[in-house]
Amino acid sequence: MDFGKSIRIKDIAKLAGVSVGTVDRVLHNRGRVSDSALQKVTAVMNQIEYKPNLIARTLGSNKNYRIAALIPDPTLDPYWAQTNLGIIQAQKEWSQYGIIVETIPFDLYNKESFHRIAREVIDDGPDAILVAPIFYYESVSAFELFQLREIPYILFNTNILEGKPLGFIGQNLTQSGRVGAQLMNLGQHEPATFAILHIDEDVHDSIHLLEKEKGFREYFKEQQKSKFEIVDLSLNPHQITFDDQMRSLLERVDLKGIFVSTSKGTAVAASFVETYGKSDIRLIGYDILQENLKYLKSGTIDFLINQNPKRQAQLGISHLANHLMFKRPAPQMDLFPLEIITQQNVDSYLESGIH
Amino acid sequence: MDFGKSIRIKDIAKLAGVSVGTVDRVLHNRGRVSDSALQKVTAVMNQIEYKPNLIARTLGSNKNYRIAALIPDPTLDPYWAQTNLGIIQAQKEWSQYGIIVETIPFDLYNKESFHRIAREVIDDGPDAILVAPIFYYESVSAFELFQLREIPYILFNTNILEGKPLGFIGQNLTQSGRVGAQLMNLGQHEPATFAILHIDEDVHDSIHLLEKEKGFREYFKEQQKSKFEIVDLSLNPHQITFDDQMRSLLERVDLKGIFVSTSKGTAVAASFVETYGKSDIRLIGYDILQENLKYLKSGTIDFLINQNPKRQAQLGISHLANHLMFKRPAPQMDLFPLEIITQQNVDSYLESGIH
DNA sequence: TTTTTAAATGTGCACGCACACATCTAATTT
DNA sequence: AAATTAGATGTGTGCGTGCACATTTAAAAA
Repeated sequence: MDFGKSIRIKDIAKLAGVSVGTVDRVLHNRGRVSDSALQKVTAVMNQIEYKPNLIARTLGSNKNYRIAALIPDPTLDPYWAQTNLGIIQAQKEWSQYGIIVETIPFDLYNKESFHRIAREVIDDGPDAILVAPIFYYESVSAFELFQLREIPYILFNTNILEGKPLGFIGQNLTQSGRVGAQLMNLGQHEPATFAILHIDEDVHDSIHLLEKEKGFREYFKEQQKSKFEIVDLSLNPHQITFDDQMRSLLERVDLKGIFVSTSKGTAVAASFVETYGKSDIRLIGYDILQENLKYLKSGTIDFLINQNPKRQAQLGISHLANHLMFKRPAPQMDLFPLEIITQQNVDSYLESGIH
Repeated sequence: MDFGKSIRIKDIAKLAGVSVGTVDRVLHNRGRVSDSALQKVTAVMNQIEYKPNLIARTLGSNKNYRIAALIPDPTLDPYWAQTNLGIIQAQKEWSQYGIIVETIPFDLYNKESFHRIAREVIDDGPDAILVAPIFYYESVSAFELFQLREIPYILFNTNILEGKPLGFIGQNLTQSGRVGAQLMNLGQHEPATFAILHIDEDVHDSIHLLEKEKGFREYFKEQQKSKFEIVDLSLNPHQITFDDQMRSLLERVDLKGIFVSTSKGTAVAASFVETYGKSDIRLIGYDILQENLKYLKSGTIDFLINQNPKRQAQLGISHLANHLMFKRPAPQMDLFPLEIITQQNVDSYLESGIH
């Protein structure tokens, strides 16, 4: 351990027998350095471990950076409202260092809207972008433009392998489905049916949801004695038939569990389960939203898997800010833990803001 | 939102019509300021929101601070080894800002050792202390000395209400027991016996473990139809009778679940359960230790409640460093979420280092 | 009134880095 | 040999803060 003062540029200069200017040029390789000087400096650099003082570095260059956050309209969806909270919090944290974050909302159910908004963002020319790429093709085309303009960007929530983002922040969705399955399986001794519910206005596009289903099914397939039947339903709550479909599902006597793949859908399913008094059905869904909280406390929802949208967004902004200010590389993949929330531990999550 | 440059001390000085020196004195209230000047400055301060530039602040004061971490010997216990990892990581993070962290280990099973080591630490005179106060009385007396020497300190892992620490970092242990109970209860339809196991060389002192037990019992008491019997055993694995006691416990046909209150004990219990082929017994314990991991993956352990010793320690050091360097107040109580770990989500926790 | 004294206020510097600019060196041209 | 030039190297300044020190002010003592 090397305690004491850390090495400064000045120290390197002295050791190498050159001026700080020369060391600076070598460090940032801006040329204009003779071979002999370059050798002397690199020789010193190899011997000692120079760690630039990031604090001092930032002080001087008092630049203002603008980050655009491209997310579904937070006023129309509680999940994305959480996301937006994270962005606002990050914005507060970084504002004093000249980082300006602006949320640019698009319509969650309208590809065209995403396409249009993405162009606007690009024309606005921010220094970096945080984007939730809900729509596959529209996102890929947007990425191309980002790269053309050399605007660094980070993906979160949904991963898309095309393009060259700085990184991705989110969860392993297949594994997420497996966690749901395991929780469903626990202590179920009799043959039963489990339902996978996709409740969404526009399901067909959501690779998102299908990955969760895949994991869920995988888990049960791996169990030797698979005494369970698994059915899946994609329902649109705005269709007239929705209520009937839900009712007929809940009337099945063999139904012992429901796994809902969206956070919003979880509350919807819970309300039906409660209405029909089917409290013995194990209900597993997503996220600590206000609506879900109610049903979790009443015992209707047994487990929530927390996707932590707030922290995802907050971390996304942080990574970008670090990239812009300190040239610190963002982690290429930041997979969040698959947090299991129950009636008994939910408060501990709500109280501890940061974690 | 106020974009653009943030306000500097210089700006306040100009607005108040005084010099930066006067503003500085007001901000840090070191006196030597006339009433009129003080009023002018505070008037400005109330109107605008001044956020000192922490970056610049750190640059100037290039002090070296020493933090002592007073914890059980990490080489003798995997749980405390995790703690130590957190300390080492924090030490790395902060080293370049002149924070030096030193781990001072004491013997987990020897009060006298704690007493002695605590005196040594005090005589050494660190700038702050992070302490895991395992032993009640010895800790209280140590706190008095800390306060006498005006050394700020933070508690973690175990809370002790005496003394005036900057804060406490840990978990709500009663609630932790309740989480264990809920997980035990889930899907158990037939009458059964659940055992609470305290496996430790030196149980009698551990308020720690008893709180968990309290929460566990509480939960079942609240359930209306309590068809379960709950027994508790305090066992010392170094006693000759230990094996027999474990065997006779596991031979009970009505035993359907075991809740182990220590991280080390969890692995011990798991080995017995596996040896006697009682894989249908639900086993719930603590912490993602290497040993436990094995049994979690094999399915012997059903749930682990994660106390996150690594992050607790890391955060403790961070709080102290922030206190020393930036005069940022540490949160008085930082309660960690009660993370539920299963076979299916454990990897997601291991992979995401930070969270 | 002049001198002393303490309180009040202002000024200047260091912190480590980045960047602009000034100076120096040596090779090339006139 | 003198002048030009481009490449190499060194110097200086600002960033915002905290703190030491210098200076001013006004009240008290001579």
